[in-house]
Amino acid sequence: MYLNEQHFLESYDSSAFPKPSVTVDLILFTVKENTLQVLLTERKKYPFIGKLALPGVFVRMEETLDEAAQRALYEKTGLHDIYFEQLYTWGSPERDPRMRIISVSYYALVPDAQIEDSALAGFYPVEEILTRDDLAFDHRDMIAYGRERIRNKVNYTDIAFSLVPEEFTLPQLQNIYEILLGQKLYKANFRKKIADKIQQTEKFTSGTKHRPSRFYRKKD
Amino acid sequence: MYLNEQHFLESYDSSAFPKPSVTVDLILFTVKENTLQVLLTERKKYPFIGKLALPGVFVRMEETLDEAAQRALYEKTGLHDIYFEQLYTWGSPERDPRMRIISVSYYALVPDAQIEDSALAGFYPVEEILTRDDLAFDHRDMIAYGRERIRNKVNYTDIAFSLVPEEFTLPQLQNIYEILLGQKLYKANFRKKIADKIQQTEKFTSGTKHRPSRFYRKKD
DNA sequence: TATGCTAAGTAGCAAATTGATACTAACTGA
DNA sequence: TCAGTTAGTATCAATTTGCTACTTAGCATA
Repeated sequence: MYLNEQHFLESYDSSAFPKPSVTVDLILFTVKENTLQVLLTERKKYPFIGKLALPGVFVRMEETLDEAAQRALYEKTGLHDIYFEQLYTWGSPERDPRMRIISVSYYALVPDAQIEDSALAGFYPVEEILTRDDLAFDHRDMIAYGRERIRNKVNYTDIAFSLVPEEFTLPQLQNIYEILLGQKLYKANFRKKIADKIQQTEKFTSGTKHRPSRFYRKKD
Repeated sequence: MYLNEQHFLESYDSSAFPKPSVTVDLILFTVKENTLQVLLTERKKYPFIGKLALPGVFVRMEETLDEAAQRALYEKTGLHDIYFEQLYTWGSPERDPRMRIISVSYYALVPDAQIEDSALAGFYPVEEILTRDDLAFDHRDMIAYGRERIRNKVNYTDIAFSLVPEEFTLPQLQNIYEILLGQKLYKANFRKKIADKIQQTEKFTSGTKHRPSRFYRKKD
């Protein structure tokens, strides 16, 4: 049939079958005003014109999926070098009315301070967004699944540190854990548990009308 | 630009950009002969002819990704109704020498008893496979990542039960946990931990030359 | 029938972790 | 100096884990 691999590759017809399009959608989370929030943009084009949607890009033929995710992040927020990770791939044939589009979702985490709302996009509380059913595509499901993944990973990884600045106080960090987990934690126990992951600095908060809080950094 | 959504959809040119192909690859794990094993087939076609590869299928335009995964499972093994779950999506532009192919990997778990090697495919010990570097495509990475996912999930889900028949003994179940985790467990502790997940039957093993072992089922 | 071999299954305790509460410390402002 | 507020520590009970040693039930052999 084929003489060898070279011959095979040269005669391969890559357009024999219809193909789906592939996009990457980005779920950028932050903690703001004591709630978990997610970055959304208002769609300017059909379909779902006027609805809120996650930022996304079509995957280019020469870039990896991670690269596409970083590109989406940079184009919409100007950020790079923040924690991000592939979440799940969504492939229902009806998820886009235009055509078959398979979307690889990524989630990313950024400390509140590092980002401001732009004209292009803004942060919305996840809790509130999940009660609505007017988001574009299946983006509501993506956000719900992303939050679930984070909630799990908080327990056996250090992702919570990605939502806090380089230098942070323990009450601040504990607050992040509580918001991600959706429950209060005991101060003393919390501190025992993260004790080996942090190193103290000699800086303290100031200007509060109560005892100042020490700043820490992540160890390693 | 467009009068309305209807107009937009009718005039949409879905072939404006080049598109990647999308496949689903299936990592079917079982525990056999006290090792974790994975189903592989020998490739009959270029590229990687003669090499071992995971079973996979091209995603059809009208099926979901889960459906494609189930189809791959059924076509290669005749199985359905076993535990399976999406793992990760692999999208390096060079992962297939023919063309851009993005692969959504799934892993599935099946009890040893339910399956036999066929002419099409056979089980290979994961440990051994991971030392080799002659698998097709990036399938070695997929297997390694799948094993890692399982190793994590054993601790906070009940996936281990998917590798054991409906009725099982506790030494049998413990053995599955030990193989997935890669370490010995204490009998007494193991039993305390799973006590609320199982219900006993009145059946016992027989024909052993030592004390018989009681059969259990998963609760709920 | 008795003794030993083997793996199943149970009892029990020490060590470590978690859950929970109460305390002390440091700042502001009246 | 005292009240209000949040940071941070001490302490102890309850639970879970790590570990060892025991008892039980089958078979084989002597």
